[in-house]
Amino acid sequence: MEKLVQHIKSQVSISAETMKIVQSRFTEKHYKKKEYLLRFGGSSTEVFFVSTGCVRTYITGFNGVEHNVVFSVENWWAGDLQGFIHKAPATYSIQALENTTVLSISQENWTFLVNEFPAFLAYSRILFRNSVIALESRIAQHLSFTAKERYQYFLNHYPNLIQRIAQKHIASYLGITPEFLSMLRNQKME
Amino acid sequence: MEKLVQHIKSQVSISAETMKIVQSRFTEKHYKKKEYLLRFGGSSTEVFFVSTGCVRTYITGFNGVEHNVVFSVENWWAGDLQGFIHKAPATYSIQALENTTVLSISQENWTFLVNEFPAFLAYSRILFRNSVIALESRIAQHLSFTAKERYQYFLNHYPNLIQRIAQKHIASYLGITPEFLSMLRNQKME
DNA sequence: CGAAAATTTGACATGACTCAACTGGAGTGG
DNA sequence: CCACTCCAGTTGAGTCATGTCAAATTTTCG
Repeated sequence: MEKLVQHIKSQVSISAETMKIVQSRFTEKHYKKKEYLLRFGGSSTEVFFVSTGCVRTYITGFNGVEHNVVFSVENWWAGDLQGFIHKAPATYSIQALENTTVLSISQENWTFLVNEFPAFLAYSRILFRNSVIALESRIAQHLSFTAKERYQYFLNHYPNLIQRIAQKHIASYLGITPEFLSMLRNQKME
Repeated sequence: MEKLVQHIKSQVSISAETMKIVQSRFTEKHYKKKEYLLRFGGSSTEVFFVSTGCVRTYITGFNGVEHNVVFSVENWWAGDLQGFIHKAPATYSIQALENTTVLSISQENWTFLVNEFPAFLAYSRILFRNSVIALESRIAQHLSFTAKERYQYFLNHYPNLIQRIAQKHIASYLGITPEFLSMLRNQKME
């Protein structure tokens, strides 16, 4: 719980009492590597703050190929927003890539906190805002970079993830096949 | 101004007085087709609500090729968030694709409204939240669809934009060359 | 240790790009 | 209102980036 508290405090100013109530609305959950936090088509009734470990959010193409859309490690969030907000079946699946501890919050509690506490409203706004910036930049990359450039960008910006995440998942995140990523890695760097 | 008022009202409940103050912080501006609202490297001191017309937000690759990241038509927003929030030089350029009327708001005024009025805070949160959903889905598309599938998706979801926006700009948004888009269009639909 | 999964390697296929030439419309100036 | 230019769109030939498939090799983990 401490990590969440710190994360919120780092973004907004919030009273101790409010923070206490906020905390009370989260539940700690544990997932083993490869377990699912959410499955495509299931109901997306909670979102997750990752305390330790790592999860991937992915879609499954019609040919059955999986495409990683987001990796969430410690101090970041994971969830199927689309389904969560519109109470619609999940479009994404979320799976633990390591043994992972999350703080889970239900839709009702989330809505409650957002409505009752401006500090929490502000916090969630900042989360979304940061996501928008990151996602726009990711799209810009996909439009303007080649596969190799995207890989090098990833290397430079997330060197820690390279260590932790299987190559096939990174390939999927970059939008290329594992075979092609393998080939890129073994090319001389120019 | 009326469109902005309606848009805000459609998303959050807000008092008439607050709305009046909100309105007072916006300035109407007019741009002719091809004029720039913001240029790469310039200072991103305002964001724009599009009342009429259409603008594109794009990046310029090192080879000089432009890549459209967002189209904003009536009742939607445009702006370089990255630069706006971090007071950094603009990463994107924003250009009118038609004669366009926008309501512009400065960083100071935006911050003021967000800090003083929870209703405006809530409104801006919803804007970001919707953007996150749309952007994630766009990334998912880029990962799992071929160029042709992306084009057909665009056709189905934004038939009105097809009418208004030059093909070369749509090609750029889809991440393909104008020549290739032209070829796709002339293929038999399967 | 042994089975299953991840990564590598290579031959071949193809989607998408480049470049260059051509066509046709939209805007402009005389 | 015509003639002209210029830009958007098309077409086609040749090429390159990336994907597919299949087999070999390495790593992971029970």
